[in-house]
Amino acid sequence: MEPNFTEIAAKWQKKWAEEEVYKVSHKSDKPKYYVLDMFPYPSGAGLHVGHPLGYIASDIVSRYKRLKGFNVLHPMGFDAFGLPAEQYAIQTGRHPADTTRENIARYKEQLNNIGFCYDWSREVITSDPSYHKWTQWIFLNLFSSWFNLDSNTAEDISVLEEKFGNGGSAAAKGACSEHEDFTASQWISMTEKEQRGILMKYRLAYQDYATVNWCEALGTVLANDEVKDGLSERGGHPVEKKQMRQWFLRITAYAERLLGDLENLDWTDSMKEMQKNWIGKSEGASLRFELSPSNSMDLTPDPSPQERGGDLPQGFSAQERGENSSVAGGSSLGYGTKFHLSDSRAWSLFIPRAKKMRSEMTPSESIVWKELRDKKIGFKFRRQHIIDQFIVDFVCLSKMLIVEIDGSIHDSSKEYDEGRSEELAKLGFEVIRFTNDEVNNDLPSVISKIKEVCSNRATSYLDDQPNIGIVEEEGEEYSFSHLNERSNPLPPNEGRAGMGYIEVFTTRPDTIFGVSFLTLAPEHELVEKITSKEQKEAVEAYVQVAKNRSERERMSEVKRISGVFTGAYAIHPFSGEKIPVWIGDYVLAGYGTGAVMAVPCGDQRDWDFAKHFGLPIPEINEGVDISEAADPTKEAKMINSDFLNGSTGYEAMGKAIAVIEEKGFGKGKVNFRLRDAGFSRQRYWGEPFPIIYKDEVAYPLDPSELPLELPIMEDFKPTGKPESPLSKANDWVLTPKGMRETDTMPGYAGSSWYFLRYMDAKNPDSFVGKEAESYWQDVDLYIGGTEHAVGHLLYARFWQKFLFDRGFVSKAEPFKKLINQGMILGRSNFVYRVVGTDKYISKDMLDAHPELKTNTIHVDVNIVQNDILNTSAFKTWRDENKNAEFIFNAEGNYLCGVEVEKMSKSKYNVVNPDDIISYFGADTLRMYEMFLGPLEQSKPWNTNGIEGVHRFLKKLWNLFFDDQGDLKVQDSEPTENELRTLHKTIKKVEEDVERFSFNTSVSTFMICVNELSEQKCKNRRILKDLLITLSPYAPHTAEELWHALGEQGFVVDAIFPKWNEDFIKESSISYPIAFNGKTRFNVSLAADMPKQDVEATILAHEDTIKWLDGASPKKIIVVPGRMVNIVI
RNA sequence: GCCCGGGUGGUGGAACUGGUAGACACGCAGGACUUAAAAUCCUGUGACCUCACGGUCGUGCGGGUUCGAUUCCCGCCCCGGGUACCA
Repeated sequence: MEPNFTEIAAKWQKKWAEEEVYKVSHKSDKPKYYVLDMFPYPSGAGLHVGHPLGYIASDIVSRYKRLKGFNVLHPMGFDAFGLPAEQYAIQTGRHPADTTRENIARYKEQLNNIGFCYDWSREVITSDPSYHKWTQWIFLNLFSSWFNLDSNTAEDISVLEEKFGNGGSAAAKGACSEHEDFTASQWISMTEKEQRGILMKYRLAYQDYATVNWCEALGTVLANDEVKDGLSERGGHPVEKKQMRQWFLRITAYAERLLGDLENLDWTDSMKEMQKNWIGKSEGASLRFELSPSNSMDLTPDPSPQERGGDLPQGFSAQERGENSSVAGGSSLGYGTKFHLSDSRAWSLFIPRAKKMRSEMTPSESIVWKELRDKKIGFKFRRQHIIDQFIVDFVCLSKMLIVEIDGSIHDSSKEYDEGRSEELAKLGFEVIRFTNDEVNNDLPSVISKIKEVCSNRATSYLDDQPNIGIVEEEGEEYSFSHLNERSNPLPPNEGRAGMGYIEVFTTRPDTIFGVSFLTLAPEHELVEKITSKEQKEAVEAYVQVAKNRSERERMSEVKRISGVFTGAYAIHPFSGEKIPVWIGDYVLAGYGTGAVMAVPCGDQRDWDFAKHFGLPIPEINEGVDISEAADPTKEAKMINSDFLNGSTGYEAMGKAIAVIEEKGFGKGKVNFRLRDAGFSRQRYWGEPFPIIYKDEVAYPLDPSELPLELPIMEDFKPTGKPESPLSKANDWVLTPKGMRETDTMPGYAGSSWYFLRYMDAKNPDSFVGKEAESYWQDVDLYIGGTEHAVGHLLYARFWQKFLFDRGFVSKAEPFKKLINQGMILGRSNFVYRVVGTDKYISKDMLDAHPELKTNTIHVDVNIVQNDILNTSAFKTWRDENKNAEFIFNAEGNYLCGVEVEKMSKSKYNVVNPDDIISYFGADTLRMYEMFLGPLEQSKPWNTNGIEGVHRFLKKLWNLFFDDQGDLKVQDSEPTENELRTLHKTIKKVEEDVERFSFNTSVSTFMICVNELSEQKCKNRRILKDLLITLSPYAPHTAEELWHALGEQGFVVDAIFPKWNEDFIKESSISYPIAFNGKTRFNVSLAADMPKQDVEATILAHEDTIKWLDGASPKKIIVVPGRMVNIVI
């Protein structure tokens, strides 16, 4: 009788869920084992057959470890914030919260169909406020932390503030952005704003201007890996570089630890290698080359910000262009403008609103305004004026008096009004309020009251301001984002080069005497200053070309050597010789100092450059031929190198650095390729930053104010400007305390710590409870794709280390062992339509008639079996096929073409796990995915072999039930053969799971069932142990048969059987007998026969005598239990 | 270019520390059962030579180490992944 595997699976999945079989707790005496999958991003397309591969493997390990007595944490959740969800939502015209919820429901259903043992009570959804609350909380901690380079750990920022107060900037060595030095007394006399400006340069979550990839079409900034060849990965839109104020995470502070700790991780070498390369540590020295005094240098200082800002958008006042730090007298506001009583962010945001309100005044407002306008009562009033974060109804600036008509702005509550008055009072304003009724019923007394208060107020805000200007802001379109954007980017090397010298970084300080020129990046800030009059034109032209060449052009262009002489010379620190300074675009502005000392004999790029421009190539290595190419050897003895002569490069390295440092020409230095991680996205669908700006200073929210939820917006489309969609949500952005940050966090924010949340997913008081964290600690096995090698896996390690430093977690590394599952590729099928007809020709017939012109068309793989097309299904598949005719092959079949491609809808090669499950059942899918090949290997999905696995499960079933469907299992003593089969299976499966070789254990099960079938095994004890062993792979079938045997409880709670060597031992072994390494025949001998006896027996064997053919053996090699080799 | 993987029948793959290459499965061929088909079961299935017994060759290519190499070493070719003027 045929079992219904689909029904069986559904039955037990329901039961498991009802009985919460997979729910686990940290309150356990058992040892823990944490198995983690990289949680999916729930896209609209649902799961295809490639997705569950890793999940099945981790599920097998989880179930196996549980049988082995571990308390196994195996959770699942969803990475739900990010651009794809936002894009999908925009496309479908729906809200990302809705589409995300639906996609998650669909994913969950699909995952549950496969029968995973997830503890769903620990489900984590990164977009859920109860989760992102803690993502924001971690951000706040990053914000309020700095990295102490002396202790090599993160510490609270207050520690740094104290150090500054005691000893100025010299008192603390912290990982920071560049800034001027200051003393303790300077620190103390700084304003809060200035202090916070300095602190920002130390925070682990900090703001800075940076070049970002701005994509006009997507209306967002993209990560480097979202940009391919100068185009966006999604949609292929052009991407341009822009300078924007962005949030960053100071991952570079951890570069050394991220690199060093890789060593002890059980990850594949390739994975570690990728991270190593990404971190890109290089050791060497930074060196100063003084500029030759003969250079015609213009040493005037940098243009001031105002001058630089000359091309800011029209409509910006001078104040907004960079002078807003000057403090206006008499006001605690400190905005320093005549009537701009808010910071420029608020101002620009409010202006359109205020204007709108001016044109739409309420009747009572209009009445009052008529009486107040044009100094009618002797004082200048302004209407709907912006003060700090508020738009007030009427204000007299000279008296700092505000008049508000309640209920006229919006339906504000009493508390709101009071809060507002309070905030304004702090700024020195008095607020008087009138109700609509007062205005309507007794206008004269309202006006006289205003007049009276005005006269009595002594405060005169504008007394100190001689240039009172009455200017109405009309026709000005302010955009808040422009303030975030730096229109005239500073050179990337700002501050790195001094006035009279060029600083270079080199990994080969030993080759210092081989320097024959310096090369600067075209963007290097000194270029302009050092260029001679004669070279000016050429240099400017070159710089212009280099600037205009986009990343894309640089990539696609065949490498060519280009550069130009600046006309300037530097002085070689040792020889004192004049060295020409060139610029060339092979030098990158963003790495090192943006300048290199060129050693053409040792560096191929320098060599090429020197050859191309006829620059000297001094020899510094004895006996090394550099006529054709550079030779980077460190082995040769050095010549022409002064004090380094006679040393090898290896020896010279240390010597050179020592002397360089001694003479003060530079110092030993380590450089990393790793950059700080950009943490700002101009998107809607991400975690909002818990940050409020006041006077352009970023202040963190109090943790008690978390979660800061996204405002519900109808229109979250990109603004088309480099500003976040959130900037459109005025009511959300404006708070009594200040204005919210409108950027959101990137996709990797939530995924950088989700593995911690699973430990204690529902904890409302902490991101993870101490008790739960100290029990689960870290991930024992992490399974996921290699695509996250340098993104997620690096960020997660960084966050873990930070949380470790701050004492929130107990391990410095999150993932002990990492396994990368290979990608499942699609296997596309093709049909061939003869051009101009409805005839489709079989692949093999086409091969025989290559002269036929055909169109190759993708055909749905679900109507193809073993590459044979189901022709009737093909006719109904698509309307245009209904008249299809076929040219069959000799067997009368239509054979399709095959190609391996990525799985995608458009190629009709997507196989849905649901379809497989409804036809074969979940266990067949699970076992087949494992049977396909080694987990780590990428391979095409091919449903062709699935029958074999399905057949196996039916054979297993038949061991338990006869043809009538009656249980035939008996309680008898197991035979020796049965025991041997069982125990060698247990042994092999155990070994296989431990080394993650799942494909081989599937074949082991097949061999086992084949043997037991042959042995006609009906033995209860044998079959029961087999079920336990099999249950990680085929949990539904195992559970059903487990209960059929009358066992209690669930099979997951059984104990994995122990194998016994005695049962496995064979009494006799078939020895292969080889002559000169070639096997000729086999002889069966007792397994425990000693070596000498084996030798004697074999030598006496008649076949041996025959093969020796009279010759005498030179040597006989006997490997007991293995083989015999006779050398003639 | 550099750094990692990998190359085994018609196909997916197995061979774990150097010890019978091709387990297991698909496919294919033949057979049994059936009116027939499906399902199921049995047999065969690396290539070549041979009626057969048996033999020769064979793990990308060329060398080497070894009694013995898919496995270790050297050189080369091809495929996949990562990364790229990183000084």
